[in-house]
Amino acid sequence: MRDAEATKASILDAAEEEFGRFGLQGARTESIAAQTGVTKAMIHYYYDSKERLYCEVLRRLVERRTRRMDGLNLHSFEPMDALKLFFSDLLGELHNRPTTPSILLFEALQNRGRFYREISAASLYGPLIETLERGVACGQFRVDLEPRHTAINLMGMVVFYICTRDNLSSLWSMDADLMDSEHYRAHVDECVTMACNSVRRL
Amino acid sequence: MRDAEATKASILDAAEEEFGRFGLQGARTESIAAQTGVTKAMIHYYYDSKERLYCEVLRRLVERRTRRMDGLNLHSFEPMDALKLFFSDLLGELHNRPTTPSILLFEALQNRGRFYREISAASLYGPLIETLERGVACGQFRVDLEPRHTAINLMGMVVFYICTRDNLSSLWSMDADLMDSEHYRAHVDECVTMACNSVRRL
DNA sequence: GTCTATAACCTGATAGAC
DNA sequence: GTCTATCAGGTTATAGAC
Repeated sequence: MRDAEATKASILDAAEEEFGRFGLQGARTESIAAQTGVTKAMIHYYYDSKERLYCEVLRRLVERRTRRMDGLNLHSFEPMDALKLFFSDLLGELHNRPTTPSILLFEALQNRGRFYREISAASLYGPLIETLERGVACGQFRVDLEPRHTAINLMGMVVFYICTRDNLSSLWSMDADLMDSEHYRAHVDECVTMACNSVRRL
Repeated sequence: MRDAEATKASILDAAEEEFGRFGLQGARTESIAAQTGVTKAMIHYYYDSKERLYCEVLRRLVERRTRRMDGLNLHSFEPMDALKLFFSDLLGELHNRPTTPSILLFEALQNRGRFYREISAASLYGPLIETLERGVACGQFRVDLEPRHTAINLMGMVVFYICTRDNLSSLWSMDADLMDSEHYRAHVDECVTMACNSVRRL
């Protein structure tokens, strides 16, 4: 390839895929290299160690998501509309990058959130929590709603389907693909409906 | 120890803990043995291979959960009451065994649900799906509710908090324990409220 | 039934040629 | 900037003594 930036980026992309399948522990530098078309040695040349490469993947992923949320301008919408927008956008992005939540789940399970906390990734919940607080304050959402718990549970509702799809496909048919348009659209619809109903003031 | 059954059971318990932390790939037979007080050789003597031990853990876990759900007699309650009962019970059990959902998540991510499907573990969703169908049929739940999607999303709502707690503890304080009584009770309350509201007919 | 010792293999990382 | 070769450490699994 002989192009430093291209090689570096290529490794980072392959690494994201690999970490999404197996987590930091299970990922194999050999596999990452193979998928990139270069050798293991290049990973250490550009990223020093598997752990540093992992942190870089994590950092990029959080920054990408943060930037995207900022672009939504949630605060310029009514809380309920902001909520719908937030989840429509999130679900769209996750359809293109279903490994993102897997990486963060692996991080929690395998590393007990050590690197997650290092890069202050909890900021991923900021915009959603603020929207929920706003909805409670203006009387659109339930008053007994605890914003942090609700935000986490809503996120769980969205990403659990994606992360466990290979377990649950047999609920439809033995070789169903839960990420294809038909199934995924049903998931999106169900998520948005459930999200709105679960926070709405009755 | 010199007690075959005791040793066998002890290995299975330690294995469940280890697989819950690291999944099939990441688990170390050495660690399992160490926690049991016997040597690695015993694992192969009783369970042949790490993979077979893993299947045994999975099988026991599914059977335990199935038996417990059967004991609830959900069909003898009104759908909404059955739903509350189901989640109260599930959340109580998960507080004692928080590794259960972790094992199943690892299974989906690392093994693409290969062993999950082998033991037909999707039956774990049967009682919940039936309850939802019953609620729709009798008009207590939303008519546009898709039982399988809703069941999955509700499960996700419950277990995501548990599985990502080590990522998210900093939303409260740097060293908060999200499984302690105070935080967990808030999670249970929020889950039950959200579950009911998200399925109720408006 | 349980242990020790070891075989056979795999993985992350480094050294050095090109 | 990229590759080949190799080291050092760690892992599953087995053989054989007690």
